[in-house]
Amino acid sequence: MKSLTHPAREDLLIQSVLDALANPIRLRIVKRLAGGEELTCSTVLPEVSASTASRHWQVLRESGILWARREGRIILHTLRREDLDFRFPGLLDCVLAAVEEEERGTAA
Amino acid sequence: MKSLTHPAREDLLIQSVLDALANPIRLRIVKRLAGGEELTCSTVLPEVSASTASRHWQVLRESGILWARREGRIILHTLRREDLDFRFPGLLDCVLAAVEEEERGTAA
DNA sequence: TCCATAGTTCGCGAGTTCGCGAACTATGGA
DNA sequence: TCCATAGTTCGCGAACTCGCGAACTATGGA
Repeated sequence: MKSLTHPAREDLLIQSVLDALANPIRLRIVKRLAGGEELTCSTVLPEVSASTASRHWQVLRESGILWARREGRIILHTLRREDLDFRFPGLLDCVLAAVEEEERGTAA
Repeated sequence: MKSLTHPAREDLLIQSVLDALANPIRLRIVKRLAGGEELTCSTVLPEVSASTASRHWQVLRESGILWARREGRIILHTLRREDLDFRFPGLLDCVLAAVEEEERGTAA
């Protein structure tokens, strides 16, 4: 079990971030984080096994989208909003806005 | 050989657009289009076969990122900048800015 | 020390993506 | 009509993604 490694702010790559966001489950995770929630690994919306969830958290963490910190026996995840805004100004906001608008549209 | 179908502006989906952008070849195509170039199918930077290129153009077209119009025996592609900006304000600009910044960094 | 909870890792199968070449279609010009 | 150019489609294999369950590690508490 490796320790939780994160890329430095200056090492974030647009390609990796886009890869990470180009998945519905991960996009929903990001949306929830953006809402201010601190999520654990087992909190994923579309019900998915622990191993699958773990992989998604890993992709998000390694692309630099979120911070993961151990707190006792759980891992808490938070958005790296400052770093994302610094490297890719506007990206997060406009992706989130699009997701929310589409959800409003689908909601009926 | 089907005719060139494009999604309507209101049918653009953030997920499809992110999927389309989450590929290095397609991202480079978008970057060139953003530079104002009108590209044909055979103009792709990292040398790739015609069939592979055709597939990439198709993904970009079907996600709504570009317009394809037949002009004699070639197909000219242009960015759907207005539609993208309308549906996902800021997305294109910040992705392009990130790509260019990374290229400047790597160029050295 | 032993147990329960929280995550990770491994191995696997199903499905997808990405590349190719070969064969095809479409268009314009000789 | 015939040819050349520009793209598309098909079939394929290699590689990757995404899901799972089983087995593992890490941590905190009884």
